[in-house]
Order: sequence, then C-alpha cells, then structure tokens
Amino acid sequence: MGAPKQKWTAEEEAALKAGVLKHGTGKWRTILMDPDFSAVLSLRSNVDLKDKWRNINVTAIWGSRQKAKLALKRSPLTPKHEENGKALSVVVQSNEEVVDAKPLAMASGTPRNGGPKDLLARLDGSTQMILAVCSS
Amino acid sequence: MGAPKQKWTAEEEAALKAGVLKHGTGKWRTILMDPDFSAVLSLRSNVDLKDKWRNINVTAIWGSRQKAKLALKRSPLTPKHEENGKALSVVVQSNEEVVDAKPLAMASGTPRNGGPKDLLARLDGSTQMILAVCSS
DNA sequence: CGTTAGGGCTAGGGTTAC
DNA sequence: TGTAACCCTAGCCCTAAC
Repeated sequence: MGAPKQKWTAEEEAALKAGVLKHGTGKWRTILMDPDFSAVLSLRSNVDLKDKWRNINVTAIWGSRQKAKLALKRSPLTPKHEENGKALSVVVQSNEEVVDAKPLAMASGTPRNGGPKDLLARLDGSTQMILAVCSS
Repeated sequence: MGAPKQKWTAEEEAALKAGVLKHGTGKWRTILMDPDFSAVLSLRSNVDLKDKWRNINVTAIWGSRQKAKLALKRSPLTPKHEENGKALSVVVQSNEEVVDAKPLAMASGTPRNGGPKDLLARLDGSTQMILAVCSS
C-alpha cells in the first residue's frame, strides 16, 4: 500500500531530539511546524514523532537500569483499577537516567499554554538530556 | 498536567445517557446541574459531556466498516469479564443506527403531569437504563 | 461573560511488518 | 521472538459563533 514501512534516518531522529529539546515533549505539531525541522521531518506526521519518541525512550530505559518492568505485565488477575472519584497515584520515575523533558517544559510556571522560556534553565544539575542531536 | 486522563466510568456514561434522554442533546450544562446527575458527573464539565457524547455516537455508527476488520482481529484469548459487578442489560439491536434521544425526550411534549421524568428520576449509582444508545 | 459545536491534538493501547 | 513503525481512538484543548 502506501506505507512501505519508512525507517527513521539519523537526520530525522536528530531533528526530533533537537525539537524536543527546543519545544519540550508533547509539542509534536509545534516541532513539525518549526522551520528548523520541518524540512527534515516533512515526511513525518505528529503522531509519527510521538511514536518515535516513545520507541527511543523505551530502548533507552532498557539500556539503562530498568528491566523489571515487563515482568509486571500479563497478570492473570485483573489489574483493572477503575476508580470513580478516587485519583490513582502515579509514581514518577526517579531522576538519573530517564530522559524526561516534560518537567523541563512545564517548569516554566505557566501551566497552560506557556512558552518555552527558560527551557535550558533547568538543564544543568541533573543533566539527563545530553544525547540531543548526536551531532548536527 | 494534574489530570493523567480521566477515563469515563460506566456510571458516568449511564448518567450522561440518562441526562440526554431527559433533557435532550446539547443541554450539557442543564444535565450537569440536574440533581439526578450532578453527583455522578461532578468531576465533569459541560464540555466533557459534549465530547463524551460525541465519542459515544461515533462508536455507535460503527458497523459500516472496520467492525468486521477488528472483529476478526479480536484476540483468541480474552477472558475479560471483569466488570465492576454491575451487570449491564444490553439491548441487542439488529439495526446499527444511532439512537436519537432527542425525539424521545421531546416526544412527551410538555409533560405537565406524569411525564417520563418520574421513570428517570430514580437514577442512582446502579446502571439501569442502558436500553437506548447501547447498540451492537 | 457563558455555552455549545466542531476541529485538532496528544497519550496510550493495539497491530502490522520486518 | 522481539522490535520498530504504524494504526485507532478516548479524552482534552482551542477557537469560532451565538
């Protein structure tokens, strides 16, 4: 059909990483419309960016230090926690190896439609976002 | 980002359907302020109601396509019977049409006395009026 | 200013191709 | 068998119109 399974090139992946550094995670459409990346990623959709970023992080976590995660899958019992009004607590991964750009983007203080003002302000102590662009 | 995505429960969906039956579509704020549903839908906004109703109708129209597609893809092993104890009475309809609740609600005209309101008024936590809108 | 209708986006699960 | 790429959709957000 029209989808011959288009593998990601190094340039595309680099552009994606740079775009996440610049705009933060979740801003796939924004990255796509950024003139700096629109050329390289012209063949990709915003969903593609999201999926690729997911794959990158999955592999990165596995290479790091978190392997006991799939073991908790496929539980014969019902892992279904359907609460009505109760909020389920979600544990956030500890710092270190997990590449999490979300706090970066949201750390600017504006919860709603903020701007990537001081994106790099937080990028010092933890320093987990290195990677960024293998070299461009 | 404090909302990790709040999935609709069966109770909420039932309340929404009942509310549409009672007040008609488009009266989201009215449904929300109805004492019969305000408790269940307290965490939802009028926009949420609108969006959910849209999703419900979209999925209800299914059947023209993709249904057979996914039906065959249905995993051979899916012993999922873990409903929350609430047994929904599903009315099977050979016709897969969208059940328009608007005529139903309006069909009573001006129920000065003894309208269908009394029937729906006793809506509590249990699901009991799935009758309409629950195709396939 | 509040509400609704509709378009658009994202997150996550699921599926296909390799 | 495992993994990357892709598909599907529920829930949410944004905007225009009223």
